[in-house]
Amino acid sequence: MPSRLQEEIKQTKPFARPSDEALLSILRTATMLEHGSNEALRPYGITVTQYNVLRILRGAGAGGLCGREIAERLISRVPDVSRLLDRMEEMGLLGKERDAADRRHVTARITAKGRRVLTQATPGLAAFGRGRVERLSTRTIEGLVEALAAIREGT
Amino acid sequence: MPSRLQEEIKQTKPFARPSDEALLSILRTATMLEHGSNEALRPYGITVTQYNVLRILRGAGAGGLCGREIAERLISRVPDVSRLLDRMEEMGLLGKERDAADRRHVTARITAKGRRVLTQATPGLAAFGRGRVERLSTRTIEGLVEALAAIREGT
DNA sequence: TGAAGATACATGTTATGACAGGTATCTTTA
DNA sequence: TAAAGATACCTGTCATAACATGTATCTTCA
Repeated sequence: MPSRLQEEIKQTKPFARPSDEALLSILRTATMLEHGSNEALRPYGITVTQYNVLRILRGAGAGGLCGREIAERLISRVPDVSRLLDRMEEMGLLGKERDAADRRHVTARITAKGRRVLTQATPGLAAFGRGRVERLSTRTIEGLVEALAAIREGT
Repeated sequence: MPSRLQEEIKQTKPFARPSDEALLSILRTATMLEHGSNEALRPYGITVTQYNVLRILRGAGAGGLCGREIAERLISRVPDVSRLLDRMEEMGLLGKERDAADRRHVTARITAKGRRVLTQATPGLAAFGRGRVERLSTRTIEGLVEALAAIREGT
């Protein structure tokens, strides 16, 4: 019997191993979730990437974070974060400031508006995620989150 | 205790519900896997998206598929698939042909070169995926794949 | 049958991400 | 302390993706 993923992408050749299917499953599921998440966030004028930046900066508190640190957490390249932060600064979601102690660093901090947008957008995104995920049992969700964390920790 | 994902993105505010964490976990894991997959595929001159197109077209067989069908399976927009197929045709990975019966359709079919590249690239991608996933038990992987399929099927 | 709508694709424009190279600042060390 | 290297960021360029619009073809039905 072909797997569900095989049916979805209409292919006949089976996966050589379960781990092969797992890889494509994650990528495919993420594509769907990212599309949906971006739609869910559109009313708030931010993308999933920007939402993540806001969460990260809120978590960082008053100290803020420099571009390299944000890039690490986003799994993005520094050059792209540079311009991403530019755009978000223009939107008023964060402030940038050149660090006095080490003038190479540019510290970004979430603004009041950034917090507000984050607070407003979170329920919308959560509703989307729950609509997708919540039919699964708590036990299954926990297993999923654990498995994904283990995959990310590899290396 | 903060969850692993919270630690990774260095944020203090906990997730309101497990499903919220699940959503961000999938997105974050996929970002990592996509980066790695693209690197694994670089020696073969294709991206993950192109790899998926090749798999889809091989699965479709001699009949090929039209752009809209490919877009559906890729979860992409038709305009982008249009140009994606253009590029892949230039690379010799597939052929395009206007359908005689319905001249609106452009049917894409994988070429011998496309099959060859797919065959060559698959072990490289699989090796990357296995390195990440294979430490998990078969049981866990199955649960993961099942949970993701359930999420995708929602709606 | 022919006009209106639907379908499938192409094109133009803009935003975003990947990558290479450059500049300013800091750290290390001879 | 001055030169060499490392670090953090910026800019330019190109590929890719998103979005709106245009065009050709087909389908429907009055």
